[in-house]
Amino acid sequence: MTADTTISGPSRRSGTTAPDTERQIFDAALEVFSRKGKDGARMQEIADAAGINRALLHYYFRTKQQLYETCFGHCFERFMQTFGQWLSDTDSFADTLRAFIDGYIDFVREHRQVMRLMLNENLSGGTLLGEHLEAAFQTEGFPQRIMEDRIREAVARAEIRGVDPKQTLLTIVSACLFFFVTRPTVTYLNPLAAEDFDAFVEERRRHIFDILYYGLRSGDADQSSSPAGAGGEGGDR
Amino acid sequence: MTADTTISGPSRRSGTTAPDTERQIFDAALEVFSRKGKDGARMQEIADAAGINRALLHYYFRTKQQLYETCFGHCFERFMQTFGQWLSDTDSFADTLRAFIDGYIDFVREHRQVMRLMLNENLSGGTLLGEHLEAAFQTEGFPQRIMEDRIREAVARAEIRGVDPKQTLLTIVSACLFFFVTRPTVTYLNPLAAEDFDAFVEERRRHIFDILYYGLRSGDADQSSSPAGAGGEGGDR
DNA sequence: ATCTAGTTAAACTGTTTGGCTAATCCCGAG
DNA sequence: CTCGGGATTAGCCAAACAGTTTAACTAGAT
Repeated sequence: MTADTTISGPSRRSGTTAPDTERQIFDAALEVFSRKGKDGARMQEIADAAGINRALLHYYFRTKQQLYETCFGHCFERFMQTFGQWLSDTDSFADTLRAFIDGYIDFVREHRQVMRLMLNENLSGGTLLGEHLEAAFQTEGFPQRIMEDRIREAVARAEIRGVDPKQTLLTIVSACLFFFVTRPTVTYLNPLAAEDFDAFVEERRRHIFDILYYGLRSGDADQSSSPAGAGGEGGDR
Repeated sequence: MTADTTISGPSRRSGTTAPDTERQIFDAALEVFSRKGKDGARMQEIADAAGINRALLHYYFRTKQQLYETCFGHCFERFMQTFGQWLSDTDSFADTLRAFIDGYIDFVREHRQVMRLMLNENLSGGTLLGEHLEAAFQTEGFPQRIMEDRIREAVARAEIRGVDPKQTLLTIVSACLFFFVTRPTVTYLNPLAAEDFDAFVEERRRHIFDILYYGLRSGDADQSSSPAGAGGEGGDR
């Protein structure tokens, strides 16, 4: 990647059992940056969250900018690397779709901060995102293309309708991510999400697969063949 | 609403043709707040954007906090009020769906700042959003329910499959908004979006309607009856 | 004892906010 | 026309605060 993405610092002690301060800082910074954004985050708050002195932040990461860029770089890589690996060797498009949805939702659920950081960067319109994407583009197995290719293949095999793979991929990702992004709003508008978010996520997972499966299957598909585990009788209520 | 949402200030001149400074400030603040976030925004920058002196900001809106809350309050109201009004008197669910998608996309395209402000508020996890939503909940014709009700009715009439209206609404909204939110990323990943975003939006519009129409129609629907204007041969490529 | 990485408290520097004042502009009323 | 008053400006100030730096302290290793 373009930026320095390795967590490097003065702490390269031989075999010491030191509490990995650098990691503590990184985690704390990620947490605070994702919640408050780059500008809203205070070095003091990060230091507090890491349980260390403010000056130590500068000892490990010279400046706030550098700390932020390190955070973002790691998030970006983690995001990219994780992206395609759920799709290993499934065969039918229905299986691929389900694996993709599950993988995406699981990832975001576990790495909420990563997503929020990416979101913040998208909103703030800085150059960081662009640089990283530009670099990722050069990569051989650019992960975003995997699902897109699967869609394209399924279209070619007439397994699904002749949709635009890029648009379709965007729709799937939208459906999987948006409700995490707007969780506060969703929570206010949806009783289930408010009282049991995990249950809501499961319901959402089923719904997304269901609506996309029906939305994508080829026109001459057998109506009664709901794919295994589609949620029962074909509805998602 | 809870907060003071009327743009009030010292400028209550009788019939003067004065340049509505308050409005200028408001627009500038909205622009800057949406681009930089509440914390990233500088009062000086807002003043510059409005083409006025910084002291005048404090003259009209005492503090930054107050200016921000006013901005957010107005955005929230505008968003809520606009929400349901595209659905006036269409009949078939397909028409309703199309009108909703078109209305939503048009609104967000014209009021990008509004959306970004709402997004920022969602991310930052402040109390503002909650307060406003709480208040809006009490409102008689809570606009978000309109589309939800249309979906519910269509399900009851068996015009569409037995989907969960809340989930379905969320999916529609996701599909319409998410690509605006992540526009920088989408632009990098999609050549069409990069060179002609408007064309991309039109394509997206068709795709969303198409995939949702097929995803929602009831299982026994006539396969060949693609609704008027669905984009031709049923695909969206 | 000395060296070094890790850590800290305190100081330094620049910026931002909020507030204030005095001067000016501009319009409409008298 | 002049006057008055709201609108607006430049400019200043103090307090707060954030980011950064410095110098000193600690504890374990050599």
